[in-house]
Formats: sequence, structure tokens, C-alpha cells
Amino acid sequence: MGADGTAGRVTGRRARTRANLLRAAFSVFAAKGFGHVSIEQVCEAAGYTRGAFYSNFSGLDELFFALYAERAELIAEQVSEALARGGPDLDVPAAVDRVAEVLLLDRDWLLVKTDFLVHAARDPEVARALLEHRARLRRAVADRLARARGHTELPAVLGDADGAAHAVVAAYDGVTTRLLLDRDVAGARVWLRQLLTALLTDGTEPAAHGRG
Amino acid sequence: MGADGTAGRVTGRRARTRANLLRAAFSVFAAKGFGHVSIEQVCEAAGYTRGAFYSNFSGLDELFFALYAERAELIAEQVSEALARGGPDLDVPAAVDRVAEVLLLDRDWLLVKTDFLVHAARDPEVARALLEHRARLRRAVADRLARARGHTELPAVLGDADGAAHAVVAAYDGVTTRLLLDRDVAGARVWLRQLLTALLTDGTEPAAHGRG
DNA sequence: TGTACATCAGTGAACGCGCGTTCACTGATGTAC
DNA sequence: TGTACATCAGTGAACGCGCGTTCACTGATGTAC
Repeated sequence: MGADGTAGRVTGRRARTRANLLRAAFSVFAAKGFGHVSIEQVCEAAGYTRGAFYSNFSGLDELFFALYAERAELIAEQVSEALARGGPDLDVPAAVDRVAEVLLLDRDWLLVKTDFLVHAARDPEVARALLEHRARLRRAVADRLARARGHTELPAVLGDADGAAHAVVAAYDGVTTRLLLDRDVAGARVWLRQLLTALLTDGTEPAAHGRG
Repeated sequence: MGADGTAGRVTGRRARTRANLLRAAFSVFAAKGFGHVSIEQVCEAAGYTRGAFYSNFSGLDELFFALYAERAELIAEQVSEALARGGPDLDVPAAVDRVAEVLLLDRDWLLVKTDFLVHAARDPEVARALLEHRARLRRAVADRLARARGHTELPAVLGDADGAAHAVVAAYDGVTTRLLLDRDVAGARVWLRQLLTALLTDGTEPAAHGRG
């Protein structure tokens, strides 16, 4: 159903229900962790019966996947936008600040994202989706760095702009882990800035900010 | 019980059962993820009944914690040892290779460790244990770096040896995430080496290894 | 070293709950006129 | 714009399973002599 024009008559209500379930699920996942959440709990949080759930999703896995995809899309757009701003000359510290702002905005998202990582680590199908999302972010970073070549010389150890973009993602992942444990969002931003500065410059200039 | 000499008569059998349960649980956790494992499954894998489980642990959480603590202790020792080898002069590439060997040996451990991270992220009590383990690793690295000062000048952005040790842990965490997704252990070691080189040196020398 | 005994570790059955999954039904929603 | 109708979204009850948790019991294990 849905390929021809006849299908999907009552689209409004269905879309709303789906969105409500996704929104409620996000909160519940963030609070308890994917592994400790039942369909019943999601339905209760959203104010629907379990029948409504099954009318929209085949199971928790599918909902979780949809949840991740939706949010990851949003983040990717925000990062691209943050990188696009600021003119053709790359101001590394300013760009880093903007990206750090987007990526380390919401601890709940980091929690859900890490749950998804753990899920993906055991399911190659899911892993592929996550890797694609990461590749997309990486490409946005690499493009930006490549465009700015000459202005800021990258350290040679990491290779080209692509290697540097890999390093940026690794730094993000590293800071994510730390933030999940110490819950210090502001400190994490400072720390991410320092790490990226250390990675993207030749590391000889002194630190501009304090350590987190 | 246990504080005076009279308690714990039949120690052998009990210790063996506990160890068997822990070993079996490790495999099951690695395969399915903490959130998707039941007490029953652990018992079946270990060849005991659920009664035996309750005779040794109060629940899955306690077992998981014991599991993590035991293994983390082992890793900490191995890392300390890897850092101690090689004489008073720090040969950064060689030390990095040895540490990378220990830390990225076993994907199963990374899986379980990440499950534990996700668990700790939602329980401050658990987080404290994990943070302590990380602090211990970090201290080992910082001590080693501090002892080697003068031989290898650290980049100024990261501050002192302590800041550099933080960066080492962040790199490890970042590489862990990637390894969980692409399952390329050998590539992860190469990549960790590159990242650490970029972080611990001033980044001007060319890359010695290919990118992972 | 061997034996009798006390104690403790692990058994296995039982209970009940939470929840995944299904499905006949109802009333909400969009459409045709 | 209003109304009658067809269809679909969500309801809510029912079923059954997996499993957490408990506990009386048994036989394995260490100890005292």
C-alpha cells in the first residue's frame, strides 16, 4: 500500500501518533536506556495503548532505529550549517566552538546515541546506518578543512583533510564518553576545543582556554 | 559473616561456581549486550540453576559490576606493566604500541566495557567506579610522561603531563567507538598510534604508518 | 589416613508478574456528492 | 458548507510465555576426632 494515490487516506492522525510515540520513546530511552525499556513503558509515556504501537512499528528495534535516524539527520544538518557559516576563510577556534555547541548540546542525545552504538556494535545492519551517519559528518568536516587549506596548515601525522576529519570524530567520541560520566557539559566543550586545537594545529601555540 | 575466622567453611566450591558464573556471563554479555540478557541465560550458559545464581549474587547488576571490576583490574595491571617496560627513557612509539596492544586486544571486552559505560551514565554510583578505573589508567600514563619529560616535549595546548594523559584516554575512547563499528582491530591499533602521535608530539614530523 | 557429622552450596519446583503479541471492535477521519 | 459513508487508526481485553524470585530439600564439602 502507499505506492498508488489511493493509499494513506487518514494521514494526519497517524503521523501525529507516530511522532508522539517517537518523542515519548526518546525520553524513556534517555532515562532508562534502550535495554531497560518495554513497549508498554513507551506507550504509557506517550498515552497510547500497545495496539497503537503495533499499528505504527513492528517492534522496539524499528522504533529505536527511526528515532536515531530522525535525530541524526537533524544533527548532521546543524553541523553542516555551523561549518558553512563564517566565510571562506576558516577560523578554526570559531568553527570549533560552533560545532562543539551543536554536538555537545544535549546529554540525553548522547545517551541515546551511545545506546544506539552499543546496539550497532552487535548488528552489522544497524552499524552500517551509524557508519553512514558518521561518514556524512566527517565529509562535512573534511570539505571544510580542505577548502581552508593554506590558511591553517594541518599536522602531517594525520595525513590529508580526510585524516584530520577522522581525528575530529575521534575527539568527539572521546569527549562524549567523558561527558557521559562526569555530566559536565560546559567542561566537555572546553575540553573538545582543546583536543581539536591540539589535533588541527601543529600544537606549538599555548592553550587559550583552561583545561576542563 | 566472614569477619571472624569461623565463616566460609566450604570456600572452594563456592569460589569455583562464582568464577564459572562470571566467565559465562562475560560471554553472554558480549554476545547479546547487558540489556538483553536474563539471569536464566547466564545460568544456562554456566550450567547452573537460577538458585545457584541467587546464592552468589543479589541480581544481574551486582554480577555485572563484579565482572567489570575484575576485568578492569586486570587491564590496569597490564597497562602499568606495558608502560613500565622499556627503561627510564620514554620511547613514545614503542610505548604506544605496547599500550595499544593491551587496550585493543579483545573486542568482547570493549563491548562489555561500553555496556558498562552506558550503565554508568545513568547511575552515579556506578559512574564513580568507572571514573576511578579511568583515573587509575590516566595516572599511570601521566606518571610515565612526567618521568620522560625533556626527552619528548609535549605540545603546549594540552598543558602538563596530566592534560596529555587525559588526551590519551580520549583518543582511546574515540578509537574504541570506531572499532566497535568497523570491527577492524588491526586498523584500530594503527589509528590509535597515529592519534597518540599527533597528540603527544608537536605534530610536525611526517606520518610513519599508513592511515587505518 | 579414615569415618561421622555439621553445615553450606546448589537443586528444582512453584508462584506470579510483566509484558509481547494478537485481534475483533469502535469511533475518528477524510471523501464524495 | 453540510451530510452520509467507507475506511482506517487506535482501543482494550485476552492469551501465554519467559523469567525473576523464593524456598524446602539434598547431597557435596570441609572438619574434628
